[in-house]
Amino acid sequence: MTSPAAARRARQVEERRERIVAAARELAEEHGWEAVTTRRLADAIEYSQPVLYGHFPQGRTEIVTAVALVGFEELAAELSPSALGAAGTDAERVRALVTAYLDFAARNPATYDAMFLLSVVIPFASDDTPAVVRAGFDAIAGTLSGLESPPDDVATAAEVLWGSVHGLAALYRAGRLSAGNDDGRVEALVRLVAG
Amino acid sequence: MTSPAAARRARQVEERRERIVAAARELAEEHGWEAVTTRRLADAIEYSQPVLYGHFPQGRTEIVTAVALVGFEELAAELSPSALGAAGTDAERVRALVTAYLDFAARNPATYDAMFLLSVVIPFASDDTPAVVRAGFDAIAGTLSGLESPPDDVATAAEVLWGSVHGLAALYRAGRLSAGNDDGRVEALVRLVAG
DNA sequence: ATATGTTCTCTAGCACTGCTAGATCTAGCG
DNA sequence: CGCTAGATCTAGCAGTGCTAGAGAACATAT
Repeated sequence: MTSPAAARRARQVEERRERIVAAARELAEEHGWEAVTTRRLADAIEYSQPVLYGHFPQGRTEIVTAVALVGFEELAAELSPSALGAAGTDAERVRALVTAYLDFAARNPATYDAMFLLSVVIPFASDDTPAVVRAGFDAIAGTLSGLESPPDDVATAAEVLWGSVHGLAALYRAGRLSAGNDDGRVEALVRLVAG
Repeated sequence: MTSPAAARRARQVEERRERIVAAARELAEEHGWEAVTTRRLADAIEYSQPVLYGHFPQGRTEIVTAVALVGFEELAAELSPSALGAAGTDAERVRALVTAYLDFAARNPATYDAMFLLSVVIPFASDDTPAVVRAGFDAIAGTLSGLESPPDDVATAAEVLWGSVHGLAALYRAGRLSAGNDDGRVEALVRLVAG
């Protein structure tokens, strides 16, 4: 049933889908999400607007969600034990985790917004939570459970820690933290968790 | 120079300004910020759209900012020592602060969004930070400095605690925390700060 | 190689958005 | 009462997300 022509075609469709997502992300990181319009996206991939809806029937919000999912994939990778290096004292491990998280948010501000501000569509903490999203949470929980003196309730502690770093990232992004004290805040948070 | 007619007029203008802000807030809490359009606001106050721009030359974003400022005023009031009751153990005081904060966010989701997500216009942690905004931060810092065993660096600790509660509020709002464990998270956070 | 029918793609347009220029009306002053 | 200054409205612009229907291109079967 899958003729060679159909296979090639499917490959082209998939490639075009990724070009849409990449264009959306680039446009967002460059000029903010309000600059990501269907017309500009169509221009970027050199097709007309309706083509976008062939790939993303739910339209713009679905494209934002796709960018968010890519972001979760990258974040989970950067928080994985292999990326962080699982050695050192408890404080060092927590510091590595927190720093990696905040770095990601600072390096990909628009993508981070898509992940946490814009796409409320993605189900969390439920059975059909995408695997990549769960992986990010698992990385945090994994770091906590691997500590020499782990918290009693790892799941709850992981949610609180996630909230804390997300809060710092969000306030930082909004310019609502005093400048030049980034390390001080990280250190204070690390000491709270692994102090 | 200020004739009685002009004084009455000024009062009417101020009253209409407040009606705009109230309508925006109500509309946002009821149907979300995307439902807050200049046409609907004009309808609500029974004037035409251009009237809005007489009050808020910068347009819609300035109206959102006005709602945010009202929100900061209310939040500061609810976090003040007189509202919290400054007695009890360290854990009790921190718990009261955290709970009051999260309650406010849960009760006024759209207003909270205006304060932290939408209006990046408000300058923070700078000399021209509005007094009401600073008051919220001061309430957090005040609670921390009033503890029996206060943190070394109150300002930094207050920023971290603000980030933590904001993060929990944001993740909760986005439906990204496991359901039914609100108290557990609060307790875990309280123990981190005053444990 | 050609006709066929499906599948894809584009043009054009709708209803909506924030915002503004210019006409119109109203209200206060002399 | 007449006039002027100010407030207010009507109408419209450029842009948004999204979609129906016309048109082109393509793989398939003869």
